Amino acid sequence: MATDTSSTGAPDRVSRIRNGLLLAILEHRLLPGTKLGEDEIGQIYDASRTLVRAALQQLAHEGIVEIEKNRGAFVASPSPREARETFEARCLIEGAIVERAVKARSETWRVRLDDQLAAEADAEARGDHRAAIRLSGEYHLLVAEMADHELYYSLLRELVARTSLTILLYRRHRVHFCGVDHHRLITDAIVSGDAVRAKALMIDHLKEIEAELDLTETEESSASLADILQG
Amino acid sequence: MATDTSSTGAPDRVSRIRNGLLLAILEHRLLPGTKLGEDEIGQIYDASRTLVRAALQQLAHEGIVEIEKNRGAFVASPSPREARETFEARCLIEGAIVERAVKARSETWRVRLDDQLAAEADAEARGDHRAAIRLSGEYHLLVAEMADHELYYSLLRELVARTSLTILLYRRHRVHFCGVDHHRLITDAIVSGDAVRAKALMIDHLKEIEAELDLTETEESSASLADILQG
DNA sequence: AACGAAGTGATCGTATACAAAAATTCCCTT
DNA sequence: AAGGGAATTTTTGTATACGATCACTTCGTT
Repeated sequence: MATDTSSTGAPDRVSRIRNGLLLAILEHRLLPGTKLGEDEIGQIYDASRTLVRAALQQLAHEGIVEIEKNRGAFVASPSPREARETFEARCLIEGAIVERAVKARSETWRVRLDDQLAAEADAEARGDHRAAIRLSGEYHLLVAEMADHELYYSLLRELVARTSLTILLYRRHRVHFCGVDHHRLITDAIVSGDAVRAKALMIDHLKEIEAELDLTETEESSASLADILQG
Repeated sequence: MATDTSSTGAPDRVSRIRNGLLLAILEHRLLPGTKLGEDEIGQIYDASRTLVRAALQQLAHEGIVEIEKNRGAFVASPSPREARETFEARCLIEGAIVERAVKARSETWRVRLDDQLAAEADAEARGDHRAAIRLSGEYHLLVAEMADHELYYSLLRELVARTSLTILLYRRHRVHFCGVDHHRLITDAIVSGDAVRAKALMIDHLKEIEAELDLTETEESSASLADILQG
């Protein structure tokens, strides 16, 4: 069955819209704060607003899109606090995931991990930042797939997407290589069956990414106007 | 804040429908597998199918409702596998939550926890099972609120709801008291600042609930027909 | 009488229409 | 010329209409 409608993904039209938007956001072609007008998207995908709204509401539930009443949908801009919470949750969940992944290791998985690493290295070598960003996230999802835990997998998928937005908003230096090197080390630990090392490397990897960000509060919320005017 | 619409929830009409359905499911007035017809719900809440669909899709994303294409929405029936995954995720997340809750302990929180326990004990004493079920879940959410981690809170809210369905489907004995006693022990550990004990008690509490269930596979999925006919 | 097929009714998927709110433009006033 | 306000335009919120799919009933055939 080429047109896979099995597990979760359906080839229905709202999923097509959702996936199209998600990919654009994950590849940083749509930046945080971008307005996502219903009519505009509807014209692009040749669909009515009904379907577009369904797709946007899904993405909103995943935290990738923010919907403001009577104002419309925008690509989400995670606050520093949300960013920290996302990283904390990723450490927790990916720690558990990697332990399960180690137990599931096999030759088949080793090959899939190697292929993934090769694709990542290739994208970085070619300087294709957009592909590199996406593939970096996909590595984490591949490990989650190994863990054979659908709930963890779907949770991580949301967290990875939010991480992508977070990095774009708060990174200190211009480019950020999520590090194929790190991924390779983690892979080695997994395939060699060293669970505690794999877990430690994974968490360090995540904490390092977070450390490269500037997550100081900016007090963008209310009352700032008064402060500014009186300052 | 009795009718809590603060953080994310808006007092809009789709939220009213969603919350109404959710409450009915959490109190086991709507049982797993129940058909949730769009027109039927629309008449009850005096709303058009547009709004009902939005509410149902939200609940579907939370795993409380299952939507089958061209067949409609039903109260979810978590599989044994989904049930196990839910409990594993709860152990992981509530372990982290309770550690954070211990750090946040204060006189104010002690009072809120006490009130919650009193309400639970009262419901059990009155034999009001429906309220008891709901309040038992609310205790866990109160601890999550202490943890001051919006992401963990929203994740746990979904997990608690699915747990409610799971218990209904798979419990061995007729009634299941989620145990005010357990909750009281956990509360004591939290307010006394004993993080490791609180965490251990919380995880034991969850594992004990899971142990009271019969989560053996029933092979309800595909290919069973062939097996039955050939058997 | 049992099985199967066509027809009928109910329910869902999607588009569109209309109302309400927000954003923008334009004009008037100072 | 700058600021404010009303009219206009755009966009979202919600209801409804219509076609498609599924479930059920009924009728005919073996």
